[in-house]
Amino acid sequence: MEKSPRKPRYQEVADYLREGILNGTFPAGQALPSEEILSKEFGVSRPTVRQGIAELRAAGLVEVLMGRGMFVRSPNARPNITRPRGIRKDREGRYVEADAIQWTSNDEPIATRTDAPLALADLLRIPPGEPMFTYDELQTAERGRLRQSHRTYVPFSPLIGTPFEETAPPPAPALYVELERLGHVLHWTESVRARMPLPDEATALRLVDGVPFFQVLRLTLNQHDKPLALEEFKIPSDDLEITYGFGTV
Amino acid sequence: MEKSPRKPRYQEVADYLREGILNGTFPAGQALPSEEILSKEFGVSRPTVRQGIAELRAAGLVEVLMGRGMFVRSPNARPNITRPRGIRKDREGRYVEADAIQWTSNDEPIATRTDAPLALADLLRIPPGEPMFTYDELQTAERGRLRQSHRTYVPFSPLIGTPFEETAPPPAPALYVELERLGHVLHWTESVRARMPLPDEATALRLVDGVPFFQVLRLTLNQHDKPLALEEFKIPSDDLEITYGFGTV
DNA sequence: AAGTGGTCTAGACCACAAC
DNA sequence: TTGTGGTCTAGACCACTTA
Repeated sequence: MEKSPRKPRYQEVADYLREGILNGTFPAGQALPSEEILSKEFGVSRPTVRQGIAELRAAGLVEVLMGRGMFVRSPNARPNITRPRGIRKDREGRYVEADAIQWTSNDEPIATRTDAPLALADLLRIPPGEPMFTYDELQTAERGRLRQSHRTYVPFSPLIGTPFEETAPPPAPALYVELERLGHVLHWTESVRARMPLPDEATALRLVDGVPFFQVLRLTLNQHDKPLALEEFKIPSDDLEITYGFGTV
Repeated sequence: MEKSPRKPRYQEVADYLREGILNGTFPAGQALPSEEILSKEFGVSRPTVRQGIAELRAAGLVEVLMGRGMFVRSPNARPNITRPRGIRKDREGRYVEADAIQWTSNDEPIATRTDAPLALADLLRIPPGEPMFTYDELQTAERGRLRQSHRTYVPFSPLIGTPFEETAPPPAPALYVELERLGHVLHWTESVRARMPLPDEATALRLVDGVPFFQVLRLTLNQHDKPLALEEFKIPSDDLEITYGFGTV
């Protein structure tokens, strides 16, 4: 037994708190002992306690509020919000998101013209540097409780010979109707990544420490599998899941 | 200018490194200055430098190797691995994963019998506590470079009156053929979460600091939308994306 | 005013990896 | 042996929140 002073002291603190959180001793939302109390309790210095706490923050298990204390964050149970991914058509023939969330944009989306960077040009199968219409929106719903960033990229070449040579096309999903009017039959593919945010992404999406986000790239294709548009969603994965359905391919 | 609330010293260190990483001054894989050098360079103590570094580790921007140094981790570009999610049928009528990865299981999967916890019972629409067959596999591919954990849950009630009352059914995807033989027409839904790992998950999946993982729940349903089985995948999101396709619903 | 977390120092000693 | 990161102390002072 005396052969096991292997575990660092800050680990003891982290383990104590984590186990309490996972086994329900410290239920979600509960305030945890202050750093000073833990410091005395475990007989270690405050920096050592803080190192243990840093581990739980990075794991998204606790949220620390300046001047208030440290609180249990996640029940680690099933998420409360389920967002089906997909496109539906409503009765009026408009395309709407399958999750039926009513987003409001913070800033009115304005079409800007940018040149396609390599990574996007590759996905859209256009030459790098080809001009694109770009819309950038920070969307919120439920009084700011939900938020996501949404970008629409429309490359120029599929619009040649259409009315949208002159006037910018609308952002998605209104864009889809217009593409349909031009004779395209649409389908989509989505690729999903998850990663930790950079500081500006954490601020924009209001992510707390230890919460990753989904970066979803949705490619709009026509019946000949030609890419027509690209959207990027950045969705906090906090207490949220996204769903897809499929049959045998 | 002088009224700006002073940025913490550890933030200066973190910003310096992060900007160098993002703008290409420190390309992926490169060794970054040692803690002692940074400490002298910025005129701060080593704990302060370490606090800045901790921020980059939690963000998954650097990987620190004990005794060797700190290295740039992610170009933050497009992922190198794309895993299409879905089920295909091959020429022999077997079901195979759409990503066509040849997994090998570390331990031979053994059917154990467990009782359904509340969260799973809810998804499978069975009473909590109903017995289930459970398979647990830690799968690897490409000489251990890829790994994922895979669990199959088969509740007992859909098996009543079938040969699998006596002998355990196989784990997915072999399970699908057996369900089809029993007269079911299969389709699936997947729900995707992303979160930071607990210590044991980080160990099993070999996740480095700052890398989240996908927790995918795949529900197998028949033509009457009756749930027949549930699978759980835990997939590192390191340098990897998963993809789905859909038309208009 | 009291309690909380945030920043920071100037060291010390240890464990590990590479030469 | 040298250089790297890992652990830890015993304080100090500051900023924020609540009462």
